[in-house]
Amino acid sequence: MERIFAIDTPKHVGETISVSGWVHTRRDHGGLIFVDMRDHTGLVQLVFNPDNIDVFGVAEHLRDEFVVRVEGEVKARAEGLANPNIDSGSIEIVANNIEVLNRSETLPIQPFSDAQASEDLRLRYRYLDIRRPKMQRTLERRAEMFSIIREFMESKDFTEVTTPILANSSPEGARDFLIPSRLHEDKYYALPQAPQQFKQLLMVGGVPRYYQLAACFRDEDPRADRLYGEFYQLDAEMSFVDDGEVVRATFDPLIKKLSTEFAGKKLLSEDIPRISYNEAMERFGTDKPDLRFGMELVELTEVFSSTEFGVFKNAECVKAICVKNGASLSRKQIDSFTEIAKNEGAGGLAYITFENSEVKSPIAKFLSESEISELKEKTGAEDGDTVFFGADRRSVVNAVLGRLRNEFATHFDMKDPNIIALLWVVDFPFYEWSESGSKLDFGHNPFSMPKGGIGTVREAKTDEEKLSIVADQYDMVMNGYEICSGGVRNHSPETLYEVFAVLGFSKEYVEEKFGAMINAFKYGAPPHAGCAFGVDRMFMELMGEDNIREVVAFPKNGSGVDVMMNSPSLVDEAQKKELGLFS
RNA sequence: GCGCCCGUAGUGAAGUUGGCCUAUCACGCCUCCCUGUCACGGAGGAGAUCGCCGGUUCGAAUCCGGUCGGGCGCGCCA
Repeated sequence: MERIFAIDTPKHVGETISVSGWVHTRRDHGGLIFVDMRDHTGLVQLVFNPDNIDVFGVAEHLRDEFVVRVEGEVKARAEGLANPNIDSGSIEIVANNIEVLNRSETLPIQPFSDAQASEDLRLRYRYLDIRRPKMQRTLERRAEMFSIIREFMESKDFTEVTTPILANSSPEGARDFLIPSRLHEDKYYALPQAPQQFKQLLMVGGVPRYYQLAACFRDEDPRADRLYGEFYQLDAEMSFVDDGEVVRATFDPLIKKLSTEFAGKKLLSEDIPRISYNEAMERFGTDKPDLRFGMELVELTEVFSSTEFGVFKNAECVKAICVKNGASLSRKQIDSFTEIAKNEGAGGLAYITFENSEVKSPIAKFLSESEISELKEKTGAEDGDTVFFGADRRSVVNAVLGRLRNEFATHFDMKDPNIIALLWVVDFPFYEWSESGSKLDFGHNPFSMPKGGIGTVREAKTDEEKLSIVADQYDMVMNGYEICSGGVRNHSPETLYEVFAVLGFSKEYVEEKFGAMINAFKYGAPPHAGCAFGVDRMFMELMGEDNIREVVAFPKNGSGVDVMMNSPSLVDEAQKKELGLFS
């Protein structure tokens, strides 16, 4: 009979049981050996006496991480000998038989040491790293989250449908992973960046509500919050929905439940706010604001419209953030924040500190007293605070101050890990200036519905008017991380042609690039809307981690390499030949 | 592709204003001793030419150039 030993089970005292696991530590007293045995549930102490000389002899040669099965009698530990640090600490198992199921070489890393090995080595020996209780728990928790998600989705009548992994290259979006076709010369499959087109085709197919915990593949450089290559989405779509609010309201309860019941955190607010893209950019300088702290951007363009200070006077936009207790920042620290500001496109970083009723600032001499008092009032700056300015084109000011707001919050420890702040950013611009700035382009993606319908697009004559069109498109943000993106889809072929035509694309172009979907839409496509949550990233934040690789069993490293499996790897010439590839 | 940071025994760190480094410490490993430990204890031992290549210098872990590897960020990316 196999037993696990997480829980102190004094009721088994006197029984002879069999336990299996790993040798966690061994304490050899010469004439008495203790072994802490470990499995996924915890530790139990085994005792080896020399009366059973054969078993004792085996125990003498046990080493860390040997895999053993031990049979023995459960005994209550004598008074004063209990170990309160382990769950089974009031008992021990006196071994009367042992079988070494496998040996272990000396470990290349010490998974159970306080000093954690470098991430590179942990990934190289991930199977050892996973033996750590924390990793064990993470994997269990992830499974638990998936289970909650499935239960929720099914309770809302969503049907799980799996969609192809061997799919098509998509013209928009990220770089694809391509797979050469053996049967069709010069042709390729692509791994899906998301099941986007398939789920829309399911809507056309009459599936009322679809969901999938879907693998998605993108060949883009990773980040701390972005895995290389592959990740999972909770992908969902609902037919006969023409208002994004229906989708958002559907998912609010799930995310709240995961934040509170599952992750044990507190919501910043029970009601999840909806903020327009424009408002988010103006107030927080980003489309994924962290609402756990304030420090909002304050508009000061008017205040400095006729100032002596040329930098402010001539700027299209002047804004500021008030950093509480900013007076405590050293010169060196301010320099490093200036560096960050410059990386975001700022020319420099002007600031003004209010301390001991004095105004300290390199730019104070350019500002009038009334300007200073007005900015103090508008920013709410008090004694001890520092106000940091951005003065440039509006987009640059927002980017710079948005980034600084985040950096200051980190510096001053304003991101409470026990709080989850959720919001929906809505009304993304349908069109925006292309990178070169010379022409219009789609804001997010071309498949969402312009709010107000196609009439809005037709009425927009000038660039200005076109830029003010918003898409019924929305992102959910959790503590500054974008965890979901969705939209009401454009399900009408005619309308799709028109929104592309605004940018100068012909009907033929649209047909060629998005043929399958357009074609399907010609045969009675219902209105539909949906969204997709990045579950790895969401899980990371719920677990309080700041590196997404910590919550995934086998992630690639920053160079897209699996250092354990050695992928990507070379393949046989014969394999390449069969695929028509020659090196 | 670009910027910043990092690379010292198996692991984690110290040393990095050039010499006292014949490279320090902890954990781990090996041998021996030990019958109540639980981070067991005790005695002893092995293990690193300081990522790699080149340069400066009487002398380089330390300075310079290059290169490789890793991390973070930008570009990119729902």
